[in-house]
Amino acid sequence: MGASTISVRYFILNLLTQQPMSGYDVKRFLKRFSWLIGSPSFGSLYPALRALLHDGLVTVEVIPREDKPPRKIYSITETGREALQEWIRQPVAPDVPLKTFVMRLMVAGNLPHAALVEHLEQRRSQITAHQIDLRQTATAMDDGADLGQCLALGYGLAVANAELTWLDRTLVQLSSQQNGAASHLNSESVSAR
Amino acid sequence: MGASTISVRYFILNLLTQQPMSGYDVKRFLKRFSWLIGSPSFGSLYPALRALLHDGLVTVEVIPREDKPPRKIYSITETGREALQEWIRQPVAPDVPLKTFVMRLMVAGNLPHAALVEHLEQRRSQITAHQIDLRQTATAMDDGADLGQCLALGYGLAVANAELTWLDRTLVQLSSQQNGAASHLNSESVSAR
DNA sequence: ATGTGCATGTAACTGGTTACATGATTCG
DNA sequence: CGAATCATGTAACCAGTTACATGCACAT
Repeated sequence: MGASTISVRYFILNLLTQQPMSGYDVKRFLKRFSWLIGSPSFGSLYPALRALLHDGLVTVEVIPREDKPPRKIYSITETGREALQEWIRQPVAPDVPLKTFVMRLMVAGNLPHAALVEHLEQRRSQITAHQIDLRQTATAMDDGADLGQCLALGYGLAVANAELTWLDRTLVQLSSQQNGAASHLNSESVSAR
Repeated sequence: MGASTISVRYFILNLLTQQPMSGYDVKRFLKRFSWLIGSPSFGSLYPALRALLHDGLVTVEVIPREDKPPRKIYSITETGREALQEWIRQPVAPDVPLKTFVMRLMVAGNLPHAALVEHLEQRRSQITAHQIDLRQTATAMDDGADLGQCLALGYGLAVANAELTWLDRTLVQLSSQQNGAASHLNSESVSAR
């Protein structure tokens, strides 16, 4: 039950810290990452919004439109911000899947600098361990093994390498300028390839 | 409803095509990829095994041990192999999350060469599109944006780049030697970094 | 002594998906 | 003229998690 159950609720809540938006807007935003972590369906999105409203973590502004369902713009409340803070500061299990990691990453803005660094470092050591494990199995099986096995292994290594590179780079940038906002934290990747 | 619902069942079934194993063994194997796609809990693993057994897709060999719960070694049946084939050949939605992609990758051994290539190419075009989208938002927001947003974006780009590189490399290797097993499909990644 | 790995399982819960309902507008 | 996008929602269903129960062996 837990501390790290990212039910859609907190995810939405985080989006709303940026700016007020409708359920549909939330969906649109999350679509950008659907290939990575998938995006929740309306069937879970709208009920989640209801729940947040009911708990007083968000407010709505209903904008009626003739003959169409009214747009509903949700804004986060002060209580909502507090709830989000409280949730994000919960410690995470040491070994979380990529999806969870990314999700927490998005909420990282509401996290104190030090906690963020710790989170990233935890992930780095985790990935390093898995990387070693993958490499061993990769070399130990050479030839004769199942195609699917090989593919998945190769893919896993590729992603692990990329993630480690990113973590190192980000960690460096984060320590060198732990104050001034987020100045080009992705310059390399944008131009790469 | 879902052609591509990867309930644990087929995942297990695939593992069993490699060699007979127990529920615990399955868990151990999947742990290797937990950081990527997560691994199912025993609470879903054991019931899944039951179901497979009930449907005649697997058989058990019970190995009693004194004072301990007996080990149960499951083997896939011919019916099981057929069911797996039937399942994997179902077309996938064009835009699946990384988790789904990896899962299907593992089962790719049971897929005809051409279908595999098509699957990879579909993914490639998908990622390319998302990559472009991410880059645009990345450049369009420079400075002033939320830290979490930046981090997630940078991370996404890093993974997207890695995935594309891997896809291209794999696709080439796959076409050059579409016959002889899987000769070092991951030589680069193993030594990288 | 305490915890981790081995090894199996069950029951309650819950978070989410799928499918449905409604309806205008714009694009190809 | 059909498909996709905009825009909201509900209800049935189900796949999975969490927490529990049991118990030995080995390491710290």
